[in-house]
Amino acid sequence: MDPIKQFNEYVSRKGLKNTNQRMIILETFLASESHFSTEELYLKLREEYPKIGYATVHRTLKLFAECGIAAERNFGDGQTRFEPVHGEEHHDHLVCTSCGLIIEFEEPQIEKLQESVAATHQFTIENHRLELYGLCAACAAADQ
Amino acid sequence: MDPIKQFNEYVSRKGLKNTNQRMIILETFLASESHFSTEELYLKLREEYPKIGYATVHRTLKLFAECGIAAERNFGDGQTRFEPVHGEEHHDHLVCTSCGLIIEFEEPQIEKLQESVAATHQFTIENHRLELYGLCAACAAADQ
DNA sequence: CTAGAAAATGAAAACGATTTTCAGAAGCTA
DNA sequence: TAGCTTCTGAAAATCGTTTTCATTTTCTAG
Ligand SMILES: [Zn+2]
Ligand SMILES: [Zn+2]
Ligand SMILES: [Zn+2]
Ligand SMILES: [Zn+2]
Repeated sequence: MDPIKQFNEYVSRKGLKNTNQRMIILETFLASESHFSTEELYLKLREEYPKIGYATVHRTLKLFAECGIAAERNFGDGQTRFEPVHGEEHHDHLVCTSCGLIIEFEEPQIEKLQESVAATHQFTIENHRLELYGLCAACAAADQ
Repeated sequence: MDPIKQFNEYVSRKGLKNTNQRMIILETFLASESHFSTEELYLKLREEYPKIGYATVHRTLKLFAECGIAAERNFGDGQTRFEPVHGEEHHDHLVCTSCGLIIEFEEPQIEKLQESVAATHQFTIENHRLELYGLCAACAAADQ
């Protein structure tokens, strides 16, 4: 479903209100491919909309996560990041520890093996995180 | 190698000093099977050694990680946890979101697939994290 | 259209885990 | 033992995140 529609439905279902700030933040958030931290999105927004406060950006990102159009991520640098969710797809991440590049990947065989590991321990998986940290091709080459 | 020996070698190599606190913390840390947070280890130590300060526990755990006898973990509850490292073995974790139970597992096939994913993207893996969150058998049963 | 209730905003303060500071204590070398 | 270095513990600082609160905005009902 269209994320904007999904957000609007969530807002009216919960008795929340439509505001300019939320629309601006949503558009900027969706327009990007990035895995934004609150800080980064706040700084980007500030270029064009200097009146929008940090707290509003933060609360709005949390709201996006709540209504399912954003996913929270944590790549171990002490910052929570958010990325737009498109449909039901799932992916995991390669994270370059040198330049910060993030590559997304899907590997159904790994997902299956996770289920079998869980089954072995009578464990019911609700969600998981898989991140591979290391050097991207460019950084590995520069390293030589 | 014996972790105590490994620690002592690291300490002398770096020109650090042997102290009672470090030995006490090391013994308590190694004696446990748990994935301790600084806070938890501090509280446990305080029962028997009320003079040891929080900062010392924290600095000492960081030192353990630095010299390779402890691994830092983060299971998304906002606390960094430490566990003893035994040899070269590697494992990943099942984490119960209800009771906090942590189960360790090794799945060589997943590890292999990770390498193949990385290769596909010309990516060199330095380390990775894989955590499966959900309900352990007991909590799933209690849920019914 | 209002008016009034409810929710949202932005600045600043509070929070919680982690890290640093600093003065005194302890360890090590000669 | 002297003297230099590191370590310790308490307290303060830091950093990302979250909350507070006075004010503004949205929205509904009259
Ligand atoms: Zn996955
Ligand atoms: Zn992603
Ligand atoms: Zn693994
Ligand atoms: Zn473990």
